[in-house]
Amino acid sequence: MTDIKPPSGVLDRGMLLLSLFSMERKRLQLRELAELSGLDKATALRLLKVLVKWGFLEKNGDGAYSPGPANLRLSSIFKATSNFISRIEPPVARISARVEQTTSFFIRSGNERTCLARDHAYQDFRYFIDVGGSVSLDEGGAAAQLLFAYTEAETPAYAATKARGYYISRGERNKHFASIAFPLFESDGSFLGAVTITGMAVDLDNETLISFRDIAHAEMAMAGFEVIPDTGDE
Amino acid sequence: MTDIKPPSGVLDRGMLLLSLFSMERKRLQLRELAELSGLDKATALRLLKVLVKWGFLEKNGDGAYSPGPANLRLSSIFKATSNFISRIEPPVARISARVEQTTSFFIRSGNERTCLARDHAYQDFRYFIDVGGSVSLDEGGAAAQLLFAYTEAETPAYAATKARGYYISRGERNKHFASIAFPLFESDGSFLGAVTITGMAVDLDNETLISFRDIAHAEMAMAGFEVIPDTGDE
DNA sequence: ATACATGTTTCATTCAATGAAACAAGGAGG
DNA sequence: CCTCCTTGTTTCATTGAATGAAACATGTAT
Repeated sequence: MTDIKPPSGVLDRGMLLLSLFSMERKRLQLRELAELSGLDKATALRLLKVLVKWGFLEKNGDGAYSPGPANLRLSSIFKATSNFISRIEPPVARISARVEQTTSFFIRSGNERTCLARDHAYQDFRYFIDVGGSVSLDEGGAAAQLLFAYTEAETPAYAATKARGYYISRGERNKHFASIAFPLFESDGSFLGAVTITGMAVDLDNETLISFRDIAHAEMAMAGFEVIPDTGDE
Repeated sequence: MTDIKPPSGVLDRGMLLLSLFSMERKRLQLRELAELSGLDKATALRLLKVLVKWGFLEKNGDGAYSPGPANLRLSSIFKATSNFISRIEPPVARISARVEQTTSFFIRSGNERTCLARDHAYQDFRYFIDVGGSVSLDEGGAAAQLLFAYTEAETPAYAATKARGYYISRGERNKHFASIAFPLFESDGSFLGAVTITGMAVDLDNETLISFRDIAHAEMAMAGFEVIPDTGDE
């Protein structure tokens, strides 16, 4: 089952090890890390020692590894750097409260989308990735389609999404859910990412989703963001 | 000024680059990173590309690097893993409310101390590092002295601190502030880190600080922590 | 137009990374 | 109690990935 090809660079391998951790896999032992990464036990062990030394991982009493406090440190710097996060959190929370559905904000980083802010209206389901979590854009979903439309070369489909101003997905990632995603722009018109409202498909027909988008538009505008591109405005 | 000796391992060097960022140095450009780390420009550049690729750094429009969203991801896993943080936050907040001063909890990681929890009684001053932030232990302060006492080889001074059970600093890091730090232990007696109460020096004579420590002791004990080592008890 | 600072690419050399294997340390089960 | 199996750790000869000096590119200030 070790048919994975590990990256060639040492630093790449180290980052790969870090990236193996997720909310579903919070604690991993040497054997698992070696298997998942495709690295030799000895190699993984040496890399892990370095990561522990710098506090990016910590070794628990039972020998399992888990993310360490250094991540907290860098995360707080990241948050401070992107004053953006503190700006986006309040409107996301208000939208979530008003539409009583889960509201999220995603950016594209590489070929993944990363959740920078999220507010759960209901805590019921664990389907959602947490803040900071990423999923491949290839897995689809409303947010993925929207991020593609605004960050890939123009195609007829993408142009249609941009003209429409939103993208609705039903059961694309999970058959029970429906989502509407719309773009968010900085006040200077630059594209930021995708706001997504997600809930149970049975509760949300398209008309309802579009009305939610209008509510979200209003909240985001109040928070100083643009919800339609600056071009052609007026 | 490039008399720094970079670590030998590639992964070490990469982690070094990450560790150069701080709340005071949120954004660094290639030249600075190369100088601070002692690495060759070309070497640093290659490492940085890898770190950017994995989202641990991001390259801003002006070419400067800053921590990226991957840190957010791992940080959220770290928080979820260390149930510890959720345990320490409530008593820290209560202490802060009762003594009406800023209360923090620090752990030692490497030669720095990292703030894992903090509650500002007053929002007035921006002197304090944020949660997740680190400062070198060599910069001193009550927390640093206490962490040294419990994690370094025993010296007469450290033994005295441990016997006393607290450390008071006045103007050690900033002349206007005074702090009292005391150790925190897990219920099994293992050392965790330093609780610190900090405020304006003019408001806080030693007697007051010691009374604050008693209040903090009580709150921490109620939260299930030990405030005196298990050894020699009863 | 020139000088300077910073970032990027190239390439021959070398040293750090590698992984197989041996070793150590439990735990499970007969 | 002994044996087998799993997991973690150390060792060491071999190799290839990392290195850094230098050339090159780009941009900015003078």
